[in-house]
Amino acid sequence: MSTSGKSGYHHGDLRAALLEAAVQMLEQGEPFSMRAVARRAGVSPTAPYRHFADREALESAVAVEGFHDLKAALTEGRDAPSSATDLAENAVTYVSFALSRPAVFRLMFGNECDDTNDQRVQAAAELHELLAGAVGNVFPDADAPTLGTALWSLAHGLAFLHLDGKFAAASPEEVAARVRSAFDAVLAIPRIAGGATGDAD
Amino acid sequence: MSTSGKSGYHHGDLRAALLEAAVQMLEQGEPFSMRAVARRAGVSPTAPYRHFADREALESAVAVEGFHDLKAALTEGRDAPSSATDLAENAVTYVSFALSRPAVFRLMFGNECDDTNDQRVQAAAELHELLAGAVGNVFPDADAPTLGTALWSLAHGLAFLHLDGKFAAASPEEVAARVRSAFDAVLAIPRIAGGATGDAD
DNA sequence: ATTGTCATGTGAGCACTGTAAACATACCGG
DNA sequence: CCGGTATGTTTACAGTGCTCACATGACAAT
Repeated sequence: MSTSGKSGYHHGDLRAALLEAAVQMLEQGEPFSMRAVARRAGVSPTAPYRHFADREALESAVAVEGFHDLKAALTEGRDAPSSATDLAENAVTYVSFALSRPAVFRLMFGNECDDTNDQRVQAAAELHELLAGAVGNVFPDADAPTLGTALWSLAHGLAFLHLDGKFAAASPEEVAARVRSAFDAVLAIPRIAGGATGDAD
Repeated sequence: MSTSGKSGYHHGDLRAALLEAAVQMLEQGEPFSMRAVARRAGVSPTAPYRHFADREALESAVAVEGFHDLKAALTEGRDAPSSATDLAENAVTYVSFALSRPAVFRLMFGNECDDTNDQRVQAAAELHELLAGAVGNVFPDADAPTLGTALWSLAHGLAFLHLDGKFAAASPEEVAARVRSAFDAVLAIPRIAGGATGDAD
C-alpha cells in the first residue's frame, strides 16, 4: 500500500515518491523543479504542495536525507575512529560523498537555509556531534570542539573546492590521496602505525 | 542620466552599470534575476543580453569581480605573510569576506562553474597561486602545494560552514577568534611570537 | 553633410517556473 | 449511508530566461 498500485487518484505515498524522484533527478544532473519532480512522479504540477509547503521545504527534505546518508556513510561498516588515520579516512568518505552526489551535497550546504526550526538543523547538528565526538575520541587531550571544528572545516573545504573544480580534476583515488595528504600535512600523522600524535591509546 | 550623460537610448557603459546593479542586489539580499538587474539599471528586460550571453555569464562576471576583491583584501595593506600567524590572519580575512558578502561568495564558489574557458577559472587560479605562494613563503621546507591545499581548504571550510550557520552564530570578533583557534589547533602555532613551527624565519 | 553599417537598446512572445484558489475524488469514522 | 478531511487536479497569475524582429543612434567612408 505504499508505492504499489493505488487506484490512481490517490497515490498512496506520494511524499516518499516525490522525495525519491527529487533525489534521482538531482543525481542525474537533471534540472530540478517542483513541476519536474511532479512530472516524474506522474502527478499534477501542484500535487507536491500537499506535502511540501514550497520548493525550499522539498529541498530541505532532500537535504535531511542527505545528512542521514552521509552520517550512515561515516559510521556504517566501521568502528568509531580511534586514530588520526581513521579521521583522515572519515574525511575521504566525506569528500567522496560530496563528489559522488554533488547536487545533494550542494543542497545540504550551499543554501541559505535560514535556521528555521527544521529537521534540517537537527540533522546537521547530529553530523556535527558525530564529528566532534570522533575527534574527542582520537585526541582526548586536545580541545576537542576546536579541533573538531578545524578538521570538519578542512574536510568540508576539500569537498567544496573539489566540487567546484578549484583543484585539478582527478580520479577518485587521486582525490582520496589528496585528502589524506592534506590531513597528513596538518596532523603530522605517523601514518604507518595507527597511533595518534600525542598519546592516544 | 545615470553614469555619464548619454542621450538615454544608448547608455554609455551599460555593462558596468549592470555589473554594479547585480553586485548591489546580491549584497542587499534582493532576489537576483536578469530582469531585475535590468530594471535596476533602468533598461529594458532584454538589454543585458547584449553584454552577457546568459545569466551564467553575468554571474561569472560578478564572481570574477569577487575574486579580485578577495585577492585585494588579502594583499592590500599588508606584506606577504611571513609567519604562521600571518597565514591565520589571511584566513580571518577570507572568512570575513565570505560573511560580509555571502551572496557573492556563494556565486564565486557555490556554483557549477563548468570549467569553460572563463576569466573565472583564471581569477580563481590566481587566488590559488597567491595562497600557495604564501604558504611556501612561510613554510619553505614543507610540501607547499599540499600544505597550501590543506590550509586553503581549512579556511574555505570555515567560511562555508559559518555561512551556512553550521556553527553557532557569533559576532565577527568571535568568528575571527574561532578561525584563529582552528589554525592554531592545526598548525600548533606559538602565537605569541611570530615564528612558525619548524624552522621558518 | 549623406549614407551605410554596426553595436546597442526595445518590444513582443515562448516555454517554463513557483504558487494560490477553487474544484474533484476517495478514504474513514459516525 | 453520510459527511468530513486528506489528497490530488485544474485553472490561473505573475515572474523568469531567452529569442527574434525591430528601432536607434554612433561612427566611418564617401
